[in-house]
Amino acid sequence: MIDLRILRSDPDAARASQVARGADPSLVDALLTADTRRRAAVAAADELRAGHKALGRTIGKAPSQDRPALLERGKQLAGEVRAAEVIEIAANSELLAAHKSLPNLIDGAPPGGEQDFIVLEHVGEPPSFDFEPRDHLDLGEGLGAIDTERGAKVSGARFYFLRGVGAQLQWAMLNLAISKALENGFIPIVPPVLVKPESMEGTGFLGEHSAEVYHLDQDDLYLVGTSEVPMAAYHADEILDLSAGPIRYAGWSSCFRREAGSYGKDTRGIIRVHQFEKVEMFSYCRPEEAAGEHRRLLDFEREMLDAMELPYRIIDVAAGDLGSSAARKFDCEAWVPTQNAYRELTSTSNCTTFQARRLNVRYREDDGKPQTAATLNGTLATTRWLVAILENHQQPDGSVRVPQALRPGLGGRELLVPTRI
RNA sequence: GGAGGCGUGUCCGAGUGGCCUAAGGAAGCCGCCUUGAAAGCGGCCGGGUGUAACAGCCUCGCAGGUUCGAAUCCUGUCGCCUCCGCCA
Repeated sequence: MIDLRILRSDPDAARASQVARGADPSLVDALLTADTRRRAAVAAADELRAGHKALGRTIGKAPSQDRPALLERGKQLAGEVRAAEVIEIAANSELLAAHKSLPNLIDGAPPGGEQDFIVLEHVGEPPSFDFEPRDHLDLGEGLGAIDTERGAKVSGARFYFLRGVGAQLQWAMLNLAISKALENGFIPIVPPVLVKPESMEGTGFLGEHSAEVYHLDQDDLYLVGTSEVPMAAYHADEILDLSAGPIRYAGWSSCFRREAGSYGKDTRGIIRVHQFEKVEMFSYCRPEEAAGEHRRLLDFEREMLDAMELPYRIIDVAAGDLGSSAARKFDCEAWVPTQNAYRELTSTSNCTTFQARRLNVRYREDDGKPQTAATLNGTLATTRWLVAILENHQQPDGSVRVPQALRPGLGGRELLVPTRI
C-alpha cells in the first residue's frame, strides 16, 4: 500500500507511475474517491459516538425518576450509531480493497515491460571454449553432483538430489554468503518456512503470485517461496529503532515454488525447480535511506558474484516487470554458456514503504512520531548459481574448476573431476 | 490429543457493569537542587485517526455478542504457562 498522504497531495505522480507500469491509472482515482468517502463516514460516526458516550455518562449519574426517558433516548442513539458504523465499516473495506489493488509508486525504474530493461553494466567476459561446452546437468551428472532422475522418481518433475561434491558445493557457497553477510552487519536468520496466511498476504505474495505458492490445506499454512516472507513479517506490528541505521537480516532457507505457469520452460536440470536453497538479504531502514541501501544490497550481491568468478550483467528492471511492491529492482544475470544467454541469479528490490505499510512496520522519528519504515530485499546466493558455476568453470574433460573462495568448503580442492562420463 | 490456569500501557501491577477520561509503582525524558552523581522535589511520559493547533473518536491479546452503557458479562479465536497422554 502506498502512502495516502502522498497520493492526496500529488495524484498525478501516481497516475504517471501507473502509466509507466502499463497499469490502469484510474485505480488512483478510485482510491482517492474511496478515501474521501471513508473520511466522511468516519467523521459522521465519530460525532454520533461522542453524543452517545456523553449520554451514557449522564444516565450513570441521573436520579432514578429521570432514567426511563434517558434510556429511551439512549436506545435510539445506539441505533443511529450502529447504522453509522455499518456505513463506516463498508467504507473502510472499500478503501482497503482499493488501496491494496494499487501497486507501489515506481522510483527511477525505466518505463515499459519485461523487454524494456536497461543494462547498467557488464562484469567479466563470457568464457570462450575451444570445445563444445556441456550443460550444467551433463557436468553435474558426470561429477555425481546432481541427480534429477531420482529426484523425479522420488518427488516428481522439477525435483532433484544434490549429492557428493554437488551438496558440498552448495554448502560452501551458502556458507560463504552467510560469512560475507555477517561481515557486512547482517544478522543471520533461519526462519520458519511454513507461514500463516496473514504473513503471506502482508508481504504481497497472495496477490499476483498466489498460483506459485504451495498451501497446506489441513493446517492453512503456506510454504514460503523465499525467506523474504518470514523476514518481512518478523517485525509486523512493531516499532523499530532505526536510529543506528538499517536493520539487516540474512535468511537461509529452503524455498518452495509451484512453477504453475511455467510448464515446458527450463525443464532440464536445476534452473527452475520446486525446491531450492537461498540466502536472502533483508533490510529495514528509514525511507530516505532506502535508495542508498538498495545500492549497497546490489554491491553485496556483486561482491558475491565476483567471488564466484562469474561473468554477469546488471539490469535495471522496467516498471512493468517490477511486481506490485517494488519501486525499483536490479537483477544480476550470469552468463550461461550453453544457453548463450544471461540468466537471473540475483534480484534486489526496493519496496520503499509499500510492504511495511501492509505489515505495519514502523520506526520512531527524531520527533518521537512513528513512521512507516522501508523494506528492501536481495539475493545473496541460490541453488541456481550452481548452474553458472559449473558451466562457466568447466574444462574440456568435464571437470570443473572450483572458484578460489569456495575451495575451503570443498576440502581445498581446486578441481572437481568426473567420476563417470 | 485431554484437563486446568493466565493475557491490562515500555515493564510490574490494581481494577468483576456507569466520574476507567485505567489507580499505584518502576523505567525513561526535561527541569530544580549538587563541584559531579545518587537521593529528594516538580513536570512530561503508549499507539492510531484527526486538526493549522486544539477538540473529538478508536484502542485493556483478537473477533463477535448482550446492554442505554463493557477492561469487567457471554461465545469464538489466538498466544503463553502447568499437568497428563502420544511421538521423537
